[in-house]
Amino acid sequence: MGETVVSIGDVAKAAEVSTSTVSYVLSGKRPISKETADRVHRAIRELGYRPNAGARALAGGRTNVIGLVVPLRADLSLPVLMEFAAAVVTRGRQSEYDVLLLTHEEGVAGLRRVAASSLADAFIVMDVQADDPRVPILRALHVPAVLIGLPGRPVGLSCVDLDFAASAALLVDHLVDLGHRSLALIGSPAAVYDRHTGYAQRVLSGFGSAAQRAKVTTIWTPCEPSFDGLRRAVADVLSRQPDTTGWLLHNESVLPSMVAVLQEFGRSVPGDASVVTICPDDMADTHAVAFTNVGLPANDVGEIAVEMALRHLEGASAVETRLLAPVMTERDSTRRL
Amino acid sequence: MGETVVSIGDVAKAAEVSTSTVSYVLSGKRPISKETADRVHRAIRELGYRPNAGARALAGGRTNVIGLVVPLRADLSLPVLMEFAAAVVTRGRQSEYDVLLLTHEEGVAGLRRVAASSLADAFIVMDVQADDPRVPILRALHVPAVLIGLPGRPVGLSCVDLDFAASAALLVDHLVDLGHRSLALIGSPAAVYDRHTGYAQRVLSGFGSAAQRAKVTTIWTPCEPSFDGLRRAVADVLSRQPDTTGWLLHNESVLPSMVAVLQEFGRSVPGDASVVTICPDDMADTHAVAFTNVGLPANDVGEIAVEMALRHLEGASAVETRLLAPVMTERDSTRRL
DNA sequence: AACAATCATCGATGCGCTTCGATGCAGCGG
DNA sequence: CCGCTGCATCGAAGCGCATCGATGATTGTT
Repeated sequence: MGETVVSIGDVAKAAEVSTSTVSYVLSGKRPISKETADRVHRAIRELGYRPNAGARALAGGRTNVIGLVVPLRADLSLPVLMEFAAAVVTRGRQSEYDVLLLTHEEGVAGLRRVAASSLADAFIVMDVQADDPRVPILRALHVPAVLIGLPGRPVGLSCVDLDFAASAALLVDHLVDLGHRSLALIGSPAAVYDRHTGYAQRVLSGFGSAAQRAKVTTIWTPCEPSFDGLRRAVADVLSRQPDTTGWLLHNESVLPSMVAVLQEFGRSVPGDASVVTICPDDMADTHAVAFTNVGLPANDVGEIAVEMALRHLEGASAVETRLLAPVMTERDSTRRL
Repeated sequence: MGETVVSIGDVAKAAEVSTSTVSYVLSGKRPISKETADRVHRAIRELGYRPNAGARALAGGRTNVIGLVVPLRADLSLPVLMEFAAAVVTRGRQSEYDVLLLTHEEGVAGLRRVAASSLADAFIVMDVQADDPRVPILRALHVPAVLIGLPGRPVGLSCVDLDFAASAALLVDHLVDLGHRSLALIGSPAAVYDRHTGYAQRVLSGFGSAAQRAKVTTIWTPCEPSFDGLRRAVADVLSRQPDTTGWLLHNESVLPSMVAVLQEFGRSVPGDASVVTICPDDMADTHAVAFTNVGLPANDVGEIAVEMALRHLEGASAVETRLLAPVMTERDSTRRL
């Protein structure tokens, strides 16, 4: 069974029908009587037939493959990235799609290559920056594209992401509710801002405007992804705003070090300092002090991205932008002042 | 330029040759004079031609795609996984291969599906366990396969991995050299051992035999990937072997917590406790106390996996197993007793 | 100068599938 | 009982490419 490669012709022969009938049974694009359909299905099962992907793509004009473009040398948190990717693959498979893994590093050329050689029917692109050179290409290519994350301004492509501005605002409000009046934002590495990466900017502005509304004083600093980087960031904050008691940390990779570093500076959590963060829920949970956080719903975002892409593949031309509402979970890292 | 889809026929017309000539120029499988080759290349450039992947796969019998099977809900460290994947994609691209991302979860059926529909020419499979049901399938499928990690016993498939046994031994020797006589291994989550995952077992046996050779006392415990899990593991070790001074931690996800937890138990690092670990070098570096480690060369392993697969695709039938020699780097977490 | 041995190129075929137009057949109304 | 409609199915064409055998053009040989 299934030893040698079996083609649609073999199935047709076994079921005593023509190849087109087999094809129609499989695609359902024309009515086939129940009896013959059954015969065909039985033949398929007995022979272990699978349509050849290349032939199908050639004849049908679609590959059933989604190109997923991932920043591999990212400042993003790798675990988060993996969760996106996992969600995309899993959701894709549910709709008979496979996923081709592409890297940021191939850039515009990669997109061109994949599109021109019909390797994928759609793209999902992570970590798009303001004025990303790939955006115009994606628009020009006649291939649906969905962005995970928002570029600076709307660009005529569908996007999905956590609402980072609202998330930051929600966390600020929470700190304010707890009585904190002097807040600090410890952000992403400086390079992320230099590249005008959307989510970092949005956190910054959400933080700023919420704090302004609440009339509390704030300070902000980027933070390199190392223990020393965090130490410098905290030192910087405390030298410029010594009475800081509320900390919003938006930098997954130094999350594990935050409590220890504050300790070094004589601040215990949550006694002297309340810390909130934006990160996946499971990440917030696995530390000495569990962090009050807004969850980063990587799984949802990945699934939604696929669903948007599928909708485009089915002909929908309307561009959508979905910002997921933040969900905060109180844990052990925050306390009323 | 390149607006509408351009096929090999268009190139042929533009270069005033036959399609077969274009094909031969591209593949180099027959000699073509420099002049016509130049004409063809110019036409290709001017038209922006890219061979259609589906057609090429259909006619040529190879897809130029490698299937990469990744455990998405892994106990493995996600960052390490990403680094493997990145290396595979990058190295693959250097040889004109793309990468199809598949998940463990699809299991045997996924392999069957991809192979039978000719979606990939080869598989690279991560995190194979002893008696993994996919191994017999991989062997039966007429598709080259390379395993990242060693299954329990040799299985007639090419493998590549860090030599975990030697790594553990090297670290034990180092601790012993520093005068430690009472060692603990804090390992992976219990589930990993239950599944008989190769690398975990090999660390365990390398640890055990090196310690035995050195005649030092040892203790071992698994560890769940959370702060509390580590706390329990350390408590367990200290209750059963209170004089432990040398710690081998093989569990990336709790690495950031190790110093804090030992602190809780009144052990400072490296004053009262020396800690060594197996993890990527950059991970060892970004903590309060930089860890003495054996590097996990995910990048190398990924590249080698691709190269092995390529060799098989070129006809090499010899199965190889490559265990990469451990490289230790001393940092701040170890000290002479 | 005639012929064999390259060399460069062409045309035709087939890979496995989808899709379109065509065909046969049953059932229907008149 | 004839033509018509609608359903189930078939056959053929074509998707874009690789490859094989064949052909014409060169070169080398004696």
